[in-house]
Amino acid sequence: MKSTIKDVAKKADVSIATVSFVINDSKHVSSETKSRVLKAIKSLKYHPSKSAINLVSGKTGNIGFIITDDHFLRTEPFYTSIFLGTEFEARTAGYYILLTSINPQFGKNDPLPRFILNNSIDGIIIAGKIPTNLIDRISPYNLPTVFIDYIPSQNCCPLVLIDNLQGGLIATNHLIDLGHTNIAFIGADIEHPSLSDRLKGYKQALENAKIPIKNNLIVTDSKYPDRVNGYNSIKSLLSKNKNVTAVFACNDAMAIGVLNYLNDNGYKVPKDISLIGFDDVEADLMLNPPLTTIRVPKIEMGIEALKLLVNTLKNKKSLLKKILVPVELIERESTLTISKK
Amino acid sequence: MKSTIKDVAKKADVSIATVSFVINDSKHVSSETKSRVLKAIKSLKYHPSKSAINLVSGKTGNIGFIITDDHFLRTEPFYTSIFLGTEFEARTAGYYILLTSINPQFGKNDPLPRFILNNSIDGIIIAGKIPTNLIDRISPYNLPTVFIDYIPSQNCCPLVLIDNLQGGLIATNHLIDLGHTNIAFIGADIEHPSLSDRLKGYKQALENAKIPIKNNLIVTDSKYPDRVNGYNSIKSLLSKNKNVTAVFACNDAMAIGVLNYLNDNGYKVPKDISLIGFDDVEADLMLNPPLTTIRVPKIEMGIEALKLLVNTLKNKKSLLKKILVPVELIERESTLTISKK
DNA sequence: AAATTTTAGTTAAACGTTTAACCGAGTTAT
DNA sequence: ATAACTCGGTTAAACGTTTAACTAAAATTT
Repeated sequence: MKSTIKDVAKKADVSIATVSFVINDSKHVSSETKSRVLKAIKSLKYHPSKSAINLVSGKTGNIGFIITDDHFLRTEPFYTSIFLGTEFEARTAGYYILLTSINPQFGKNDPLPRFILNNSIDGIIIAGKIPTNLIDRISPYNLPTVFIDYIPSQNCCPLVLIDNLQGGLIATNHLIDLGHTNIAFIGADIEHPSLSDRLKGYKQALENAKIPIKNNLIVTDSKYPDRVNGYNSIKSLLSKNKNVTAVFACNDAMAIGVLNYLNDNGYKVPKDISLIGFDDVEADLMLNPPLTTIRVPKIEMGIEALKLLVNTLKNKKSLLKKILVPVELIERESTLTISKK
Repeated sequence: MKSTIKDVAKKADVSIATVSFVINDSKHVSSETKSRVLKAIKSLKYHPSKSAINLVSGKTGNIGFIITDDHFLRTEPFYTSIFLGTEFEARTAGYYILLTSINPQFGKNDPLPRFILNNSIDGIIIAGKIPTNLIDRISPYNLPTVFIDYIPSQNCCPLVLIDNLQGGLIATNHLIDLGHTNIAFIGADIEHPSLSDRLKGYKQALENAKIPIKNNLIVTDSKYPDRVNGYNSIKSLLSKNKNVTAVFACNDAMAIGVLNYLNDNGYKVPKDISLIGFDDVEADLMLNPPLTTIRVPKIEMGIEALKLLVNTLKNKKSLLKKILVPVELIERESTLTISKK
């Protein structure tokens, strides 16, 4: 039999209100009474009923997490880590995360996530790119929302983003510091703000170092930044341009493709060509050589997003904030001082 | 302002009880009244408050999902798919899934998942291997529990497992059907029931085909079934045994390692050696050649587990059931009829 | 036609909290 | 000595449902 606040009150010989005050520290209670209540709580193994609290408070204590199927099921557990970050922080903040995945082709008539329809959440976290029409249909519900790793066109809500520009700078500077000047950029979909910012960082670093930006060192014509496109991009680049000594791939997936091509075609990494990626996915460690990259703090992104959301939930005022999470150079074995030929 | 059952009752000019009966279909209501209530519900956009229902029913409507960090963050989204399966089914069953990950080295003094301590769940799903002492500490709470892809030593609960034996049979039969007789088995940790069942299937298929089982064609001395160990296992096997024409790897990770070794060392797959894996992970498609494998229906496993749990939740009697989910041969390009040398 | 059963609905208690309003006893200020 | 606070607590209403117990009218049985 589960014990209730009544049992505790009876055992401690006080009213249930007093017990509530002790639990929530919401009104002064004499230390003597307090300790009696605390003892009763312990001995009865009392835990307040969430349902009752929710009912009276009008809150649910839940936060909805929305993500597209394909993002969540990506081979690299990028968004999985972000989700786990929100869950970690939710633990300390006393919330539960309700996750739902949606089809990336969310249709006009597809039902909204049920936790929205059923009033089962107090706020929403949206991770990664999400269909515009879904956002439009959610907004009438007036639920505080935070976006992670995506800038919706509506520009309505607090954002948690990767500092991609800074990452591009750091990566390129690292190669420059190693003495490289013929540095290629292997990218994709330039419409994607994350990727274009990384390219911006690349260009800015070259400018700062007074190294001319050559367009024939930049490949961005793939649609998706994946392994296959990395492989093909470096292939076409090297066919036209033999004197590349370093490559900055816009993410690790492309970097792995680049590495495969280089390994397959007699280039030694890092002796002949230095290679740096972006993201720091687990697979990097299993490569030969292990990949130097820019680490994106995924767990931390989830944590920050949840903190942001809980703040607006508590303060009732949704400060339209934008958090750029810092990235970090992870130096492994795929980059090296330029060798004299 | 959210509308409540009272608003609906007023609008439809009935008592709140009648509204409740209509919603839950729990008592006969005249069709005329019913339609009036339904209309009121629609026009007011009424949705029942979960908290209130939970409070009065004593249930939470939530199901806890427990998994170790490392399983959940595995590169291949195996458990992520399973989780998503439970979430899909939870949608139709009207439950929410509360996920928590735990450290695989769960210590004696580590706190239990908070949804257990706070009575926030009605039942538990546990996916993958989980520390024994955690199971022991959960059981006093008497929460209906279902295990997925793991057989706890306590043998206490319904199970949803992969039909590994059948899979081993199918895989091996496929190679036999292609004319192979020198079929290697690349495995690992024979303590793990899944892997040993796959080996059992392998042996049984050979027996059925009257092909002698040769121990020098079986490698199971690695601890973990990963790429590196796949690479090394096939290496040592081929150094002693030149006439292998087909390989059954106990999972796709090992198969990828095997494929890497074969590609690196002048063996053509499938011309020289046929290769089949197990699991059907996404990476298989990106391999060269794409890997023939045994598909494990991950989403379905999640669905089955949730159905099982909901059943025991409703019937109150925990039928100690074991569900073996069927596997399926996925023929791609890494297996071929044996070529005459 | 009276007695009984069925139908369609209502009333009110209960679930376990929070919290506004209240109260009596000390304490302090006048 | 009295009025006005403060302190430490209690009482009771409210949150939004479900459901057992009840009732009035209609239908059925005797």
